[in-house]
Amino acid sequence: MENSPGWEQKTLINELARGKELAKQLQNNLTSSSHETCELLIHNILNSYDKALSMLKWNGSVAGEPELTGAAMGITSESPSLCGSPHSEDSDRDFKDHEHKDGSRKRKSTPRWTQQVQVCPGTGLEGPLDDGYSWRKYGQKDILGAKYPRGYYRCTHRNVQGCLATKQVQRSDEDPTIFEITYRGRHTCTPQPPPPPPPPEKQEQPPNTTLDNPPPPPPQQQQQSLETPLNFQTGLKVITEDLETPNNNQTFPFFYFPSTSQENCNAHLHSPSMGNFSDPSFISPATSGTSYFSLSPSPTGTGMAGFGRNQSLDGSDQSELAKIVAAAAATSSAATSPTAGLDFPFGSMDQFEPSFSFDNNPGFIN
DNA sequence: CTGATTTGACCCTG
DNA sequence: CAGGGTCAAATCAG
Repeated sequence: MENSPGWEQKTLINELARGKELAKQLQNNLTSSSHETCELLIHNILNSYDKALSMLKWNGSVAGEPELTGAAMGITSESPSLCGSPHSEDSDRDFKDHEHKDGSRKRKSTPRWTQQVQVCPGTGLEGPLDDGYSWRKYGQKDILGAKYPRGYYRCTHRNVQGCLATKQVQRSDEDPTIFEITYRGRHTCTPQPPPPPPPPEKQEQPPNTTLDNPPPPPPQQQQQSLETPLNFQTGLKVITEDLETPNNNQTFPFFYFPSTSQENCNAHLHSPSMGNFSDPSFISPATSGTSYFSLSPSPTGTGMAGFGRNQSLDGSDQSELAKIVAAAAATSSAATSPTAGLDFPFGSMDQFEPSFSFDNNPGFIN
């Protein structure tokens, strides 16, 4: 994609200015206006920043992911192996080799972001293992130096929709309760369980408003899947590492998590970071990945209520935990899970601290 | 029966 | 060359 600096800068300034303006309004509204209004404003603010960051990102890391962009825009044209031709998979390796060269096996250029989640044994929540997308495990491997094997998952819709999203789940050997989830690729598919319709219950905000403007949405404009009403209040930390875009450094101001977490779980994050990232796109990853950004404070349902209970998974129950995690991790496939379509492995996001940090630009994925 | 998981081999990247 | 990532046949589960 081309970007004309001049034009972009202008727009960029515009967006930032707009954000500022909106923030002011919000400030005023905080004391006087309704909750809804405030949320709306927040939404818009986020949008503005989002756009601005996108632009910055484009400027800063354009070179990095050619293929990503393409994919982001239309999965279809590229990725021969994914789209529709399942057979390409089982054919000879020779063929695959070619394909691989073209992209599917590139490791290096795929942007990725890592999330570290700590599951609280006591509270029983397993992290971000489930994000509303369906993951299918396609491999597991022992990693040198790591105590626990790493699980490899990819989007269930890979063949059907050509969704290239994949994720790796690795348990920290230092702290078994911590899982490091690395996402790669962005979902180009639609999350299956369409977020539960408007909660019958009363939510403080008009459902449509919120959902309609996905604030954090995709880095690229496509993929409205973000509207997933999942809410996050999690405090997962997301580390995005884009090994190839060493130049932007920003922090996302716009992710503010209202959490009121007071519990004991924190997601930890260490960032190896390369020190750069910038971009809203991370959101998508996050979203797709496990961190839910949403304004709504309460889950659709309480589906997760069931999780946070009292299951004591403590040291001894690690295997149990592992199972749960694994299941959750991979599964959302259980779209039909108990949680009514939205499985949220998190017992309650409240238990996470609202800390989120992003590094690097995940770019977008393929 | 269908779809997901497991697992060992293969291939690629560093 | 070693280690990591992916494939795909076999197996398991719903």
